[in-house]
Amino acid sequence: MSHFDPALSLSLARADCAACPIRHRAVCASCEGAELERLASMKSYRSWKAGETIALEGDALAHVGSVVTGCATLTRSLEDGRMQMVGLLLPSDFLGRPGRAVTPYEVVAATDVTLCLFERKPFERMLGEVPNLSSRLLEMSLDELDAARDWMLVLGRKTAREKVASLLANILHRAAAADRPLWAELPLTREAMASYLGLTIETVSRQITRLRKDGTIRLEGARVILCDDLSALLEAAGEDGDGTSPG
Amino acid sequence: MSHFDPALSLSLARADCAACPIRHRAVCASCEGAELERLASMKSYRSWKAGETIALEGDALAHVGSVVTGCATLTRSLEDGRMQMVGLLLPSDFLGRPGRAVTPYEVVAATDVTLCLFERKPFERMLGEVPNLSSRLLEMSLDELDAARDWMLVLGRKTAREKVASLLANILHRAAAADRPLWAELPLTREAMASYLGLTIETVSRQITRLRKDGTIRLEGARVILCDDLSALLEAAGEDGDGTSPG
DNA sequence: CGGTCTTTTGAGTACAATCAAGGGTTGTGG
DNA sequence: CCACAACCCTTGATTGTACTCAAAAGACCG
Repeated sequence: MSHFDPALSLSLARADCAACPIRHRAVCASCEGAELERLASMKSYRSWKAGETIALEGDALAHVGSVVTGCATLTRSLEDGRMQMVGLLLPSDFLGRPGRAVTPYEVVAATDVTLCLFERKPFERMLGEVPNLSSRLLEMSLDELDAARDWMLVLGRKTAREKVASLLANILHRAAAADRPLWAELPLTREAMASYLGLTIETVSRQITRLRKDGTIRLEGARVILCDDLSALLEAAGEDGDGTSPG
Repeated sequence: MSHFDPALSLSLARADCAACPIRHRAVCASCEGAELERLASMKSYRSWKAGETIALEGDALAHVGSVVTGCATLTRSLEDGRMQMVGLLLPSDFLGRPGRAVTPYEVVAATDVTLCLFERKPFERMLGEVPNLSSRLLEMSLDELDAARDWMLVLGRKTAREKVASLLANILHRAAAADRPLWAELPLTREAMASYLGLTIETVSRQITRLRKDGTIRLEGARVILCDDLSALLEAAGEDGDGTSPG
C-alpha cells in the first residue's frame, strides 16, 4: 500500500495527483499539465467503511469518479430480493456514467474504500472538449464490456467449482504482483462471492473447502488464500493452464 | 422492412446513407454533412447467409461496422466446447473494437445479415478527431455495458422459465413496434436461445411449451410467437408488470 | 420421396439450492 | 478479563431444478 492518504487530506479538499497510486491507470492517465489541472480543479475525495452503501439503485449521482483504494461492488436486484453482483471495482476502475446521472446499480463498499470524485457537469463538459480524456474513457469502458462478457461465460456455463476457482484466480491475478507462492487477502465475504458467482453462500464455502482439500489452494484463516500452482487453479477454473484470460 | 438493399449496391461500392434504415440510430447518427461524407468514403457493405461465420475467436479484423439488417451473435467458448452467447447484435448495433483488431468473440450470422463496414484505420483516426463520433460510440458502448450487466442478472439468478420469458419479452420489445397483439418472428434457433440463456436446447423447448400451455404466449410454427398480455409475460420473467427493463 | 435439420417429449440422474445446526472470530460492555 | 452478542463461515441432510441420454415427430429442401 502507498503512503498516499486522501482521506487525511479532506480538509485540504484535494491531494497531489502526482502522488496518487492510480495516477497512471485511471481515467486521468491520459492527461498531463493543464488538462490534469482542470481535472484536479473538479475533484474531491470521499471514503466509506466496509459494508456502507455508496448509492442505491435509482439514485441520481452528482459525481463520477475513480476507485483510489479499496473495493466497491455493483449489484442488480429482482423485486423478490434475489441479487446479482454485476461489477467489482478495484483501484483505478471508473464509477458512474457520463450523460446519465441515475445509477441502475446499487453501489456498496466491499472493503474500506476511497473514491476520487469529479463533479458531473464539469467532467461531462471536459469529455466533449478533450479527446484524450474521452478516448481513455472509451477504452476503459470497452475493457469493462469485455470483462462483463467474460463473466457471462462464467455465470452461464461453469460449474460451482469452476466458478469459485475462476474468481480466486482472478483475484490472485490482480492482487499478487510477482510473489511466489501467490497469495491474496480476499476483499469479499462469502456472501459477496456468492453474489458475484450466482451461487449460494453454502455452495461457495463447500467449493472452497473442496479446493483446499484437493491441495489446489491453501487458506490462512477464512480470508487469505495462497496458491502454489496457478495452472492447477486455472485448470479447476475450466481454463487451460497457459495463463490466458482467467475470467 | 425498408427498400434499402445495400447488397444489391455492392457493385457501386456504396449506397446512399440518407436512405439507410439505421441512419439515425447507428454510430453514424451524430454525424452530418462533411463528417458523414468522410464516414461514407471509408464504408462498404457485405452480407452473410444465416449460419455463416463472420469471424472466429482470435481473428484480426480489418473493419469495424454496424448491423444494417438481420441479426448476428457474439459467442465465447471454453476449451471443452461449452459455449455462451455474450451479445446479440440487431440493426444499428456496433460491431468491433476500435484500438484492438483481434476479436475475443466468435461472430456468427443468426439470420441473413448485412453489415456496413468501416475500414479500421481511417475510422480510428476519425474517432480521435471528431468528438461527435467518439461520444456517440462511448454512449453506445455504455448502453452495451448496461445491457451486458442486465443479462448477468438473468444468467446468474433467474430460473429456466424466467430466462426464457425474459428473452421472449426482450425480442417482442425490440421487434414489435405498436402491434396488438404483440408478435415477433424469432431470429434465433432453440440452440441459439439456449446458448444465450445458459441452458440446454431441451430445457428451452420445455419452457416454451410450458409458457404456451399456460396461455402466456401463443405460437405459430416454432419461430413465430404472439403475446396478448405482455404484463403476464413480464411476470413470468420475474419482472413486475409495469414495463420497466424487461431484461 | 428420402434426407437433413430442428424441435418436442420422455425417463433417469446429478448438481446446487434449501433447510437446519453448530463452530469460529471479533468487538463490546459488564 | 470474561461473558455475550453479532456476524461470518462451515458442515450435514434432503429436495428440486435443470442436465443427460434417448427417441420420435415435424419442417424444409433437393
